[in-house]
Amino acid sequence: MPTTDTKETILDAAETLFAEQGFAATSLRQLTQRAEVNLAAVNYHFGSKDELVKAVLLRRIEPINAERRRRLDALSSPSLEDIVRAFLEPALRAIDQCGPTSDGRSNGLARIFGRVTVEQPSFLRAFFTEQFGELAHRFVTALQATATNIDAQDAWLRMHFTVGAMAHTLQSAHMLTEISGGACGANDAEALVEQLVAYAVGGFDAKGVSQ
Amino acid sequence: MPTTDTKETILDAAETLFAEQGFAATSLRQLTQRAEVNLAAVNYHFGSKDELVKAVLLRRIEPINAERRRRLDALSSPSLEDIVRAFLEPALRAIDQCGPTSDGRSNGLARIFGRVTVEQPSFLRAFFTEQFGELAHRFVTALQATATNIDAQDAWLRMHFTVGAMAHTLQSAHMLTEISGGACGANDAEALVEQLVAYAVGGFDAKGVSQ
DNA sequence: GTCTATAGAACGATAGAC
DNA sequence: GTCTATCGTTCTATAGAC
Repeated sequence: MPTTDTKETILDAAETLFAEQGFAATSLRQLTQRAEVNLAAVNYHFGSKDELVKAVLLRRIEPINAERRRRLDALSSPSLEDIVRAFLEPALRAIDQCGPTSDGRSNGLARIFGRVTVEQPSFLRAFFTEQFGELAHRFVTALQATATNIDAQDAWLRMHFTVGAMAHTLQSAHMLTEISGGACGANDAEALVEQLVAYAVGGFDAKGVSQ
Repeated sequence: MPTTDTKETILDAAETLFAEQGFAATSLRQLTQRAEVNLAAVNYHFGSKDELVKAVLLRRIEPINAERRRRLDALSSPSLEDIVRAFLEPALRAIDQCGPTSDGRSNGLARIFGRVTVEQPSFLRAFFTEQFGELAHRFVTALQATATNIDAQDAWLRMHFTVGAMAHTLQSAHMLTEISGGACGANDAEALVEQLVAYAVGGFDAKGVSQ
């Protein structure tokens, strides 16, 4: 087997560029040039740009969601914080395993997750429901069982808020540094986990609004 | 003066399409066709596509940020919730004044704010700092003075989390409906304000992590 | 499985008539 | 201020040699 796999090389370059520029703004020409492979290789290995996008996302999402399931299953009589951690930590921890992007901002895995959450081409809609639907239901059910002061409507909304906080942090950590005038960075993944968990637990713990 | 201003017509169409598809994925051809104006009109009135993007954003951001400033100034010895409301309500209220997009999802103003927060073409970076920098500093200072259990680092991060929760809610409310299997929509703007405020206040109120 | 070459369409932008 | 026409570029995707 070759030491550098063309398919993997393409996925790496695509991940970096999608994170930096978004899916629509990244062309296959730019991508294959960065990966130092031939332009036609993308269509040969993935069929189309759309399928490449899915492959890039799937490579990261699958192990993270598997870990989320594993951790949720391992909890018996969990606290609110246990559940929030089971959801957030697998995603935030995975970031440590990837290097920074070429533009010197936060790393590729981090920012592509932000992209995933917001830039939703229509061809990815079914993909998202497939990848996150069942898992989201399980987390919302667990949260609702634990935080007895909120109902299903509250639990879903707060889950949504939490995903937004996570995604924005992953995607736009550099903006925080820039706008705060350097007063606040978000580079230490371990500290970021604790900050986000504290915030989300506080949010989930607030008195329900719907009921 | 004409009853339908070309410039305004272009801004309206651009706002809708940018919200639905993102900036990069929306072409001037599609945009001018939707607006029923000539292709050349965009370059005549705005100079370039990049400048059009800025104009679309500025039209909405300016009054909202002005209202945020006004409300923050009006507060004396504010509570945490007062400050959070002063930040969130102007944005969420403005949504009620715009109609839905053509794809039947949440409305254009709502979703373009989500776009703004995540899809950050490099030419918009200075624009963001200019539009939000001073205001963000003022809010963070106010928050830190009120929530005495958090330091500057905590305050900045939690402000960032809150922006993410807000943006994701505005941008992807339809995803919530889809993934929850209809168990939760996010259509009532007034209820959404209360939900988001409750969550954010809970988040800000959590014990600080940095210190 | 990797390449060159190119088809075929869409892009942003502009020149110049009216 | 609005139009047509078009320039020059870039795009995704594919056909076909090796």
